[in-house]
Amino acid sequence: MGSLTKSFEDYLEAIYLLEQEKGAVRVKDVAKSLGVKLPSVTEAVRKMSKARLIEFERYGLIKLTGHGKIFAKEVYKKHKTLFNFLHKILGVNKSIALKDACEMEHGLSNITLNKLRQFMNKRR
Amino acid sequence: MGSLTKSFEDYLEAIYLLEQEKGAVRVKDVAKSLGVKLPSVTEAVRKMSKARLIEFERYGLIKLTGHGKIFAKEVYKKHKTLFNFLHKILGVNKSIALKDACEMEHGLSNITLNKLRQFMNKRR
DNA sequence: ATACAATGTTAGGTTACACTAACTAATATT
DNA sequence: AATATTAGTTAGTGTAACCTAACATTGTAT
Repeated sequence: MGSLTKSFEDYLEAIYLLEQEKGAVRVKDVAKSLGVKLPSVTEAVRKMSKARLIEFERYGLIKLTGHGKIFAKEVYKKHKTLFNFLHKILGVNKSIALKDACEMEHGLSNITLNKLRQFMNKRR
Repeated sequence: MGSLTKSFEDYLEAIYLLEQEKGAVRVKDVAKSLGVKLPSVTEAVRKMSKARLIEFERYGLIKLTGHGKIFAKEVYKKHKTLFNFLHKILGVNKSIALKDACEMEHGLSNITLNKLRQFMNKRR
């Protein structure tokens, strides 16, 4: 299983968060959340559906599969951990910490992630 | 000034390090260092030359311009700082720290970089 | 029930970046 | 000097993302 592209990771994370917030997720919501146009989402969603990361049918709602949710949570965990580190420990302001975390989360391995979590736990 | 693509950042960093190591840099060296094929380097190098980041002529040597060197150093600084943090502070092993740093360096803003440096200075 | 607004899709185009295969130039060996 | 090896280039492909413009569907309001 080749790992996910950055773009798929972003889509998964966005869908995951939208599911939490509002239950039902539409193409439009994802587009807004990621700052891309509708056709980009349509295409991504078709591919992710083929990859069994989400369930989706034309004009319908978007739902993570069990599989997809696992990945989404992983990505989000990386995001949260990085954000907290940047913001709460380094003191980087929220919006920059958010942006940097988004960019950096993709490269963060699970090994490093865990070390970072341990490190942060020790400090409080 | 749109900022550099990740790919350009990688090329700059590689060329910078190769210049240090061996003085003269060739297409082949860059290819080996980045793990890409020669034609990819030829193309990248042509574009970077057009963008005044390097000096290059067909079949010749590759040299960073003053401009290019500034960028290269910046990228490398991010890399080094991240690597040191991951390896020396978090205790991530070298090869993983190296790989993660490579991936994450691109997303690291200067603001966050500086906070990270301050943080690391305080700790010793 | 029709018609409109909002949402979604399709088709086709663009850019970035890598690749292979085939060719050319430069360098080294005999 | 002739040829073989190494290095570099060119041309053509492929894939991942994105986009715009045009069309289709759905749901809502009159």
